[in-house]
Amino acid sequence: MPTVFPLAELRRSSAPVSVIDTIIKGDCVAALEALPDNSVDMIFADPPYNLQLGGTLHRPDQSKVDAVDDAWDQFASFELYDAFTRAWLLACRRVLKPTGTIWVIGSYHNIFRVGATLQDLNFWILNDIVWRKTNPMPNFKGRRFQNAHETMIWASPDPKAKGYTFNYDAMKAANDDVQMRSDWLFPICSGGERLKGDDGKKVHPTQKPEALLARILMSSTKPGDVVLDPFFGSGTTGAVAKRLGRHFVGIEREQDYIDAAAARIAAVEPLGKTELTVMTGKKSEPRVAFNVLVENGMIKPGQVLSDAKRRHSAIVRADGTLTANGEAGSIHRLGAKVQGLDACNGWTFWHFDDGTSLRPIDELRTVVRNTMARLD
Amino acid sequence: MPTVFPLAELRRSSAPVSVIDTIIKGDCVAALEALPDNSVDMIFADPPYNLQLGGTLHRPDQSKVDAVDDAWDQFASFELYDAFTRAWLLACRRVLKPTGTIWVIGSYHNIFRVGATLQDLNFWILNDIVWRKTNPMPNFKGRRFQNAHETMIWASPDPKAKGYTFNYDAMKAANDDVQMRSDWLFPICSGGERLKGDDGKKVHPTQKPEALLARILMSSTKPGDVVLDPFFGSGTTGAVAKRLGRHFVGIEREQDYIDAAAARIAAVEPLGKTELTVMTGKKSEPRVAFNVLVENGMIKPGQVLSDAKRRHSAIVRADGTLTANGEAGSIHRLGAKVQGLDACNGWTFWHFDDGTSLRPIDELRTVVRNTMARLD
DNA sequence: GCTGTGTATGAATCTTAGC
DNA sequence: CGCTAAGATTCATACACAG
Repeated sequence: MPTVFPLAELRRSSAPVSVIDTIIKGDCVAALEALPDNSVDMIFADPPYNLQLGGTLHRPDQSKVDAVDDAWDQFASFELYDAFTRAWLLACRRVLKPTGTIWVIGSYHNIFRVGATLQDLNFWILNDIVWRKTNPMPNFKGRRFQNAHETMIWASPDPKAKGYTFNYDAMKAANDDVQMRSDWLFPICSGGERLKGDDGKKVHPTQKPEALLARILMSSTKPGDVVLDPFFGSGTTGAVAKRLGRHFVGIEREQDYIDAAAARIAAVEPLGKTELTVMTGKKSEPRVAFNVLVENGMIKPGQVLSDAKRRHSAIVRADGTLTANGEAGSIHRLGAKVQGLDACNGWTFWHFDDGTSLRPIDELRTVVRNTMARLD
Repeated sequence: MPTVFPLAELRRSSAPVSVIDTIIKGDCVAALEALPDNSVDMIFADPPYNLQLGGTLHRPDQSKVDAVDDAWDQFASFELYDAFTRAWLLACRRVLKPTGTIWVIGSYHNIFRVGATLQDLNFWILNDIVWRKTNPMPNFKGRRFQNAHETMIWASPDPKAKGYTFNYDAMKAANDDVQMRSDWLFPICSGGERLKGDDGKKVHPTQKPEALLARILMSSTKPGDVVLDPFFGSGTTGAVAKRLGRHFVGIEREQDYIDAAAARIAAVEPLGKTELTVMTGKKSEPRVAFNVLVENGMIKPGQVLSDAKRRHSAIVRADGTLTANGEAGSIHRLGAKVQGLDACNGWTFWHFDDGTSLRPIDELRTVVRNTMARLD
């Protein structure tokens, strides 16, 4: 079980107290200020996102969405949020080694402010990384695009900083021998990995998946490095660090989160040296929408598609839908409609004329898939 | 060939000069200030990225990478870049209709500053969209992740702004009948689409793919809308707008870009009305009161309605309301009440017995709508 | 044990017309 | 402007339970 340090005790201590592999209980900035200069190799920070939610949101079945409405996520203004961001980033920079790097995760609600503040404080952005979620929550009201990703910024503490850790070859090897890209695909944290209380409810509203942290740690730290998480929450950073043979320092205010994290980390079994392979993200058969063929010019708006025996035909519209006999819909919906069926696989039903013969549009999808094969 | 307006001439003009489907030559902010208030439906902006490149970058074979080192991309400091960003965003907001939206594209070099400035100016972010590149440039030095995406911010001019255009149903139908996500996959602009000069060199260093602009315009504008691009460059926005039956206004300083864009747009053939029609959902259909079904005799007073599984039932009254268990109300209110919910769509909840099976009353509404449509 | 069905849920800035 | 009422709206997973 990792030690928990009340911040007051850490301050009182005259001798240097090792905080390695412990959770410091207290305010993030105050705790950071109690740590020595240049003492950590990497920082992963998952700060409050400052979501500005209106009323309650219901799913189409009228069930209520359990929103993030915790007090710690509320800020009265952007100015206050920016001041908070400046304060913890400055405190982070002091404890970070010159060869270290910092990761910050956020959404469009806060990440632009975080990124601008990082630049204002003379951090040097190395990459912005997109976490694409395989299973994001839908947009229930249909008024926006489905918010299907979060953004991480990876930065070094100074534009002139040299010698930061980036395990390029490990990343490349883990990615079918091509360079690891800036867009990563992972499921959200759910199922058995998601910490639940005795009441069966989630312990923390924004627990991050271990696979995400594993890729971060494998890419930008070495075994034995010290990883600091100033917003420790349910302790994902600590659990993954321990499993991967890294040390951690967590900072957290709420006792409930600390208790859950400490128990969680205690149960982690570190991997042996030979097992320290990089976790790979989710691979899946690329799903190609018909619209991709239109957008790429393989099928043109106005073009006529027909079934294999030319009994039915339809016209392609610019939005990637088809129209025929005054009806319209996706390739599947309209294929079903013209046949009077409930369902239809539009990919095999609809054909295009290549000048010589009718060919199923599925052939074009295969072409697209082959060019996208590595991209999930 | 689209008309080109020297800004000086536009200002001299005492009569209102229509700038629709023209390229205004001049400084971005000055040109915007010459346009009327609330006059454009959508803005797409591809501002300078403020890339801070060090020396010359070489590929592993020692060939030189043709970097973006144009004078227009250079800013002495973040402060200057922010001031520039504020100026053009403020000018954009004035010409944008309250129901309009703005798209801005950038990379990690500038997008955080743009996003924070948008928020500071009280724009309301609707989504951040990730353009995942199928064929990004590799990271030649192997010191970072491959920078494989750019970020777009989609925002409305005010948090309270309502009525912006989002063609949700068209996006969903185009995407195999599931919601369009915030991560989009497109190739970079290359091959025949890439404008080349007589010397065979690319005309513009950051020409965007037409497919990207097509999805943007299809998602957030209607045919006939006016789309403004304050950094017109090689005119991708104008070319796609013309093809998709939208109007454009371009602003550009450099004569070489204007010449290339004007010729390019002149060659574009607009699509016809059929191809430009997009999928719409129930939201856009005329409202039909339930009472109309009763008045038309499709539903009779005293008739029993029930839900799909016959768990709840209600009796139709002559005034078009329902009653059950001593309670009464509209089809929606009573549907909610019998289920103990806050809200309910009575059209899909309540069913009538056609002698064979239970059918939703929504089917009768469709019949009424089709009848109404024939009377237009 | 296996398969199919029904239900629950996740960092969410999530309606609009009409009076 | 504020209020009320109409009525539109979900994808991927995990899990419990039935057959």
